[in-house]
Amino acid sequence: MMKCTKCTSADAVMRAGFIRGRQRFFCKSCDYHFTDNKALPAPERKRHQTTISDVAKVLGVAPSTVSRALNGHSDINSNTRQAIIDVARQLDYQPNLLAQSLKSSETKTIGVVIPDIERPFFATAISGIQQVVTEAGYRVMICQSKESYEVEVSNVQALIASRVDGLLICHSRETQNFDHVKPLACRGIPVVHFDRVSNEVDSAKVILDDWNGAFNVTEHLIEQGAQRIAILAGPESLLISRNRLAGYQHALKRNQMPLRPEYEVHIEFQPEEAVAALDAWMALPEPPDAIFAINYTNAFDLLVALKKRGLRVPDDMAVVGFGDEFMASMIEPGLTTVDLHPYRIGQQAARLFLEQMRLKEDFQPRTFVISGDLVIRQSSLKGKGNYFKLEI
Amino acid sequence: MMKCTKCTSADAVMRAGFIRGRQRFFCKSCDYHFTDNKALPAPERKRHQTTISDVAKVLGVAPSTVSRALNGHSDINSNTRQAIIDVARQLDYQPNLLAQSLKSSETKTIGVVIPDIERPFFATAISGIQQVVTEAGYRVMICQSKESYEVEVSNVQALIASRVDGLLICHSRETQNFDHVKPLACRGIPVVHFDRVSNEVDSAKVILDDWNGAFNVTEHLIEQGAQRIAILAGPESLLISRNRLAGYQHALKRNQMPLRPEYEVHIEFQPEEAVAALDAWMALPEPPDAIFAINYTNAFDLLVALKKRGLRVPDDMAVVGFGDEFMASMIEPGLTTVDLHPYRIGQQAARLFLEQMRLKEDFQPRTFVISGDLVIRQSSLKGKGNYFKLEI
DNA sequence: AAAAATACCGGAAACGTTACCGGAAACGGT
DNA sequence: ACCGTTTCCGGTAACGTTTCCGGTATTTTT
Repeated sequence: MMKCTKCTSADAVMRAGFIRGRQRFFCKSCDYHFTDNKALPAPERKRHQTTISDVAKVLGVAPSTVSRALNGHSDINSNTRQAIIDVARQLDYQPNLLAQSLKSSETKTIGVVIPDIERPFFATAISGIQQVVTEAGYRVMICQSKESYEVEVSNVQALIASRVDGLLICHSRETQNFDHVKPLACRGIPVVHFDRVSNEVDSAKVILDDWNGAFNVTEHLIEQGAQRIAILAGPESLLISRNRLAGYQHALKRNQMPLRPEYEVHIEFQPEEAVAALDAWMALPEPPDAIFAINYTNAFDLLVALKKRGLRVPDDMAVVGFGDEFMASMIEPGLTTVDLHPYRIGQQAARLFLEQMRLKEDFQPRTFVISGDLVIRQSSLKGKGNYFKLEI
Repeated sequence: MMKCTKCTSADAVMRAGFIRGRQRFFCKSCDYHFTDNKALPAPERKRHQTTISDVAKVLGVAPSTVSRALNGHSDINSNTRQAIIDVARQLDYQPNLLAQSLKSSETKTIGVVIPDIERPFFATAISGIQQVVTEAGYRVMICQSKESYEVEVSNVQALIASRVDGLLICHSRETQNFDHVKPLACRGIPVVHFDRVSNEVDSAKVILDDWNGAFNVTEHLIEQGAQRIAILAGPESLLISRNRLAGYQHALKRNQMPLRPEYEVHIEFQPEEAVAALDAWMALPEPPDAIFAINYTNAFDLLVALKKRGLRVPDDMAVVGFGDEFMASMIEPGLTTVDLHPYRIGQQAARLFLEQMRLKEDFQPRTFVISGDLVIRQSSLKGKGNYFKLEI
């Protein structure tokens, strides 16, 4: 029969059912349950990363002493400290950030949510963010919403669950409801909005000066002699779209030019829509002689479509875009745009996060405005004979 | 005088120095040290996130029971489970991933190291990675080496310190030494190389078929009637550079065309270098009539430079690139390239990681080859009168 | 020489979670 | 009734770290 693990006698032992697949016993004399520990599968030596106690054991000191030594605490003898540091290096000790984070409830990680990393604007913004926060010792976790509200919400939740120290977010095009970011602010987790912001949330923001950029680029077209300027605007739900439209309108008004509703077209940024808009404009009794596309890809779409139709850019039709991607300078003719400085936007957003971490409750949420710079290329220089000439 | 915290009498109490700014006392009768705890600064109610014990307390059960209920363990009554789930939802309980990770030593996070996120190839590859791993419940931590070996090493170390479950890496251009990734493999942390790989490390790899791509694109030029094909190669240290050169050479040989050393130029991908190479070629007694640029940006540089010099593309000089970025289709003339499918590369790398997680030691490192697809556009279609005509 | 101050170290608790295992009650079969 | 079985829950230890605080030895002051 089975021997009791305590009294080692087998007299009072009886079976007591099965538990988790193993036979269970009960010793009446000891009043003690135990299980058949015969085939304990394996000690399963899992790979061990050097810990603070390993270092402590080598030197015969307490783990807390090692911790003090490594963190430059004062309550430690300099000889002891040096010895500990030496052993730690020798054993290739690497502090376990998880344990540290659990203790300090700081992960030294920030979350970034953007619509799409493949868009140069966001890729560059992320570079700016990373440059600033890595200097401050933060790591970056990046999520893409792919312009979906649902994905954005789950992204934010995943980041919260990962206990990020802060959140930098540019909302998806769909996002109208901002309840998913409010809990963050309540819990004291810094939130910084950039590019596409929400006024519903009381957070720090970095926006680009859409109004001014649109105003400037429109005035530039007017200076170039454009008489009838159309605008290829984005979805009316998007704040940036409304702002750019307003800047455009103001430039027209300031120059005593009429606002023509037929020249204002809202699209979802799809190439086919841009082409359709162009066709509609060209069918007008008075077609425009310049187009302001608030999205740079649509500007390219227009250039291609215009060439196909045999129209000369910029003499028959000037085109300007918004957002100075690398491409704008490479195409032919070069596209006049507004450089939005995405890198600076990212940097500034990151700096606002760091500032908020430093000041905590004393931080006053504020909005940073990054102004774009007009970059003039051939696509808007009317009447200068630039078309297909290549004096860049 | 001060009263002893234990015997509450003040008779045998004497001062015993200062410790951490506070007066310290010693009770002789109790043989006990204690400090002046008068002005304990504040209870400092730190923001509390609902924990498993909070839920347990509400229902009067043990934390372990809550854990079992929430993790769908079997040893739990279905009524209890439901009650716990309800309370957890009510209290907005979110498991602390840090604690879970510390316990399980799995972070459900992978690290990705790339040279530069602003390069469309890598941005797209990251999208592919993310698509696959998020489905499997992994988060992604992204680092940029900016083509610096030192930065790459510190990136890898930071990711190890964050205890990522795996590492997907594309080495920097500088990287010749791979000791920083070897410890990972030893520790059983899955490593997957992609694009730029190292044969020194025994890891899974995803590479693109540079040789074949270069071969195909060169044969295409030959088919178009090109007689003297030059190649703008990259640094000789880069494996991809050598492979593409080899593919190019093989295509020439197979077509009984001579290999001319003066047609092979290695550059560091800088625009000025590309222009200089072009000038050198044009100064030759027999200038080339086609150029294969193994880097797509250099292909654009060449197009611009060629136009400035009044040379017609493709009739005077055909140009092909490598890597089918969005831009290649937008410029004029469209650039013939090889689509490298960066999204697929990312996906495949991620899948290899997941497979390695699943199989553990049984996983056999293997190399996946993604073949590129030739995308023919105007820049290589010699003698078809395509130049500046726009039937796309 | 006694009292006070300093310097330095160890032990224990805590962060939030889960795995293991034992206890107790309820249930079932002879 | 008795033994065996099943069900379900609680306690404890552990993951690796840091922080608090008490203890001891040493040095300085009165």
